Amino acid sequence: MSAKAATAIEAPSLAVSTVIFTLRPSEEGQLKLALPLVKRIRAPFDGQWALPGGPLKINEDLADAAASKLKQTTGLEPRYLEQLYAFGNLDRSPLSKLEERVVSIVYWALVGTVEAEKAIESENVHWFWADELPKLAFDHNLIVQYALWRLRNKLEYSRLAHGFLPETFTLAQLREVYEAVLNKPLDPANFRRMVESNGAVVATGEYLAGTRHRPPQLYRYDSSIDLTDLGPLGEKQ
Amino acid sequence: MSAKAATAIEAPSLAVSTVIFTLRPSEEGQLKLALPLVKRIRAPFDGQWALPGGPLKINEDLADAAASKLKQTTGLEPRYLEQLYAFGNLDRSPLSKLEERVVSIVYWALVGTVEAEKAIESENVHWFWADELPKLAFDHNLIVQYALWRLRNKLEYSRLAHGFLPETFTLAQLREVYEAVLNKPLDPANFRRMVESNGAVVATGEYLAGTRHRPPQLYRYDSSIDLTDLGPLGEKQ
DNA sequence: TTGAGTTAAAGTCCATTTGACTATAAGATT
DNA sequence: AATCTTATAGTCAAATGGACTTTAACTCAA
Repeated sequence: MSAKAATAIEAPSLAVSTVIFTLRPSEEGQLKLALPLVKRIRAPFDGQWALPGGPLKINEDLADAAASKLKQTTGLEPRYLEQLYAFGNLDRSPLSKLEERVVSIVYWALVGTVEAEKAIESENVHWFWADELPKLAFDHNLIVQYALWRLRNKLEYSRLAHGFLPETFTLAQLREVYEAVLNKPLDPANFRRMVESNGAVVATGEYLAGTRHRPPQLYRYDSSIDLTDLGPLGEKQ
Repeated sequence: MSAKAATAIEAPSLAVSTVIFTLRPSEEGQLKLALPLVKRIRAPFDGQWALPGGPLKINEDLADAAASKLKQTTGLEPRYLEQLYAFGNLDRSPLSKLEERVVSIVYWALVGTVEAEKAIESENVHWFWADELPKLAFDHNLIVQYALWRLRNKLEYSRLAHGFLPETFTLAQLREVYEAVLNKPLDPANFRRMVESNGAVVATGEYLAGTRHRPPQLYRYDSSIDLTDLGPLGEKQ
């Protein structure tokens, strides 16, 4: 143990950060990907925006740490949470070579569109459109880019969209989520065919009334089918 | 700085491990996935086999650390190296709650079949068949399982097979790699069609002589096409 | 009350992909 | 020369996916 204490000063330190995605209606009315950032209040990158995060506590699970940063900055619970990558380049901080070496284990999360309306926003916490980010601290622009890439890739072969939606939803709402994430329009008929053949979504038999057109049926995700696609690592690891 | 030194003792420590894959001919003659493990020589799990790894040095890049563990244990250079996952569960070591909290950032690597024949083997370093592992130390069985899952998934939409093969190779050799990794036979004609339409592999115009049948053409990977599939993270990050 | 507008939902057409299989080519071996 | 073996080309049919058409079922305005 004494040997450990002696080397600990020279050891890299560990931080956990989280890329938090939600969908919010833009000014033109359609949904767009948005994420919260926090303003740094000390060097390096003082005053610049950064991903929410902080040092990993000695007795804290990685995913728990990521979720608690999420809760701290937004007041929300994640609907989906997955490890993204461990970033540890020597040059990711301008001071790292001299002062401190930080390896960040980054998670990414989804929060529901409805819940996200109640999210905290303040002087130091601001939500940005995912495709209109300012220059961020450290390598955080790259990190967000990678998280976006992963989100878009996984959307197509998983039930990630569930993370944005309420329990029951119409196929149009589901398609809206896909269109917002993938940032391209999808053919409604073909989208329906794809979703129905996939089998992850089941009709409830109920219909949404009050629209100005034919009432759409409500669907829900089949909870017996798990498509998180972490392979041998289950939900949490 | 003094504050940091005071908290460092309470900080989780960081290790880097590597899952190293190669292909070796089995007794029956066909290729099988194999990986090297090292025997632990202290508690916990004294005497059990484990993935090669060790603490991350303060000024060492993550991927460099992984590659250097690889070199230490096998004497080889990786043909492919990619970060797998950061494992940090509180219960991954029986002592971790009391003594030390270790977060392992695990990489996975491929080494060429030809080079692997010259790999180091000793009392404390032994190569195992990937599907016949003993009970390993820590959560290393799970880690290998996940690495295998990732390898098999990526093989199909990347040029990972390149990591096992020499510069030029026949389509039968390429197919042998796929069959060994995926652990199932593939139709030679359909495999050829798939590879040719994909475009990542180009014919050299040369033929391999000395077989007891029609001489097969030699191919090489088109180096202008990069299919590492790390998205915005390039080769190394 | 009727017709126009809107989206839901089902179906058609066709090009592409993919698995299973057949046929021919080109060498070595007997 | 016949046979064996793998290389390589091609065929057929089922499944997939994009583009598009048609019909259904509601609201709203004239």
